[in-house]
Amino acid sequence: MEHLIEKFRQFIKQKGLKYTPEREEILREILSLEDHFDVESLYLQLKKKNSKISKASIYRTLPLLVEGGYIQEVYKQGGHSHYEVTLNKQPHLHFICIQCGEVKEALDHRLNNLIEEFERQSKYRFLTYHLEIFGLCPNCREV
Amino acid sequence: MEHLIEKFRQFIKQKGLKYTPEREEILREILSLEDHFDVESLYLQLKKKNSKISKASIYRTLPLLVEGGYIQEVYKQGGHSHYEVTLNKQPHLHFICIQCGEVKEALDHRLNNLIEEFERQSKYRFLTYHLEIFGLCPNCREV
DNA sequence: TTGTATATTGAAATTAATTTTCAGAATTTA
DNA sequence: TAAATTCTGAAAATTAATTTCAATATACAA
Ligand SMILES: [Mn+2]
Ligand SMILES: [Mn+2]
Ligand SMILES: [Zn+2]
Ligand SMILES: [Zn+2]
Repeated sequence: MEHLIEKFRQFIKQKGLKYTPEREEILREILSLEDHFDVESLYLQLKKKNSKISKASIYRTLPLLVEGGYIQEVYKQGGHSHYEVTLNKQPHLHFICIQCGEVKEALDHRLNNLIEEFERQSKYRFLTYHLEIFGLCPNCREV
Repeated sequence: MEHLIEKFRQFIKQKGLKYTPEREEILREILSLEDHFDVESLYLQLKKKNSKISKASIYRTLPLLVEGGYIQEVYKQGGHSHYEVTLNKQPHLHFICIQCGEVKEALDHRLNNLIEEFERQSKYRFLTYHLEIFGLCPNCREV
């Protein structure tokens, strides 16, 4: 945990930016989250801990965390972006219920193998992928 | 082509909605497009042909066309949605260059097979999927 | 046809996520 | 310290998408 914070500090400095308590606080909070999150939930979570961090700072920090490889934007829902911590996590797919909004993750190595093979067969450089499957969850399908 | 229009008319009526020239005009224009499109490009395209259709009507018609299976929202870029005609098209992946924004399609039956297998192994009902691969296109990777 | 109920239209107003502006505060380096 | 630069929160601005509204068009039965 602390070494991730330290690496973030180095990342920020190396970009010629200033290392601020706000940036560190946002990273710490995100690393403590288990689930997907969005700006609103992160903001409320911080507020609950009496943090005075503004949404503007959150909006300004998230792209840095994406660039540093800490988080990824994984899907849009309800008109806004949702993120997740990507450290120690393999690329995976998201199933999204179009009825109730439930989001479920699944990991399958065959998918990752296939995508790696796509890359080898192409002239592109693959950095990341999003696979979103839309449909009905077990609850919603029985209507 | 005309039978698609007719099927759309039936679809609209069967929903208890009214069949209007605006709705038909939007569908005709979309069916004539070869590429992905967004609201702005569709609006300008219609305007070029002296159509007086408003953006509001486009925004109102696109969800009907999605519901009817004519189009799909395929990705967000530049903060807004992009669509494509899905008739006579198999599900496919999109490669998006994070540098220049180029979007390229690819079709691979192994991917579709794999996703069908995911569905069989799950308790979910899969309706559609989006696979977006982000990276660098051949031009942009050589820097 | 004609009349009536209902849905649709374009334009303008509204909403909501995200970005930008700005002046004061904090960080960095010397 | 002191100076240079970046960052902050709050408010304003931007922009995709949605909603409102009054006028118009559609559908369908008489
Ligand atoms: Mn996930
Ligand atoms: Mn496509
Ligand atoms: Zn559900
Ligand atoms: Zn490119």
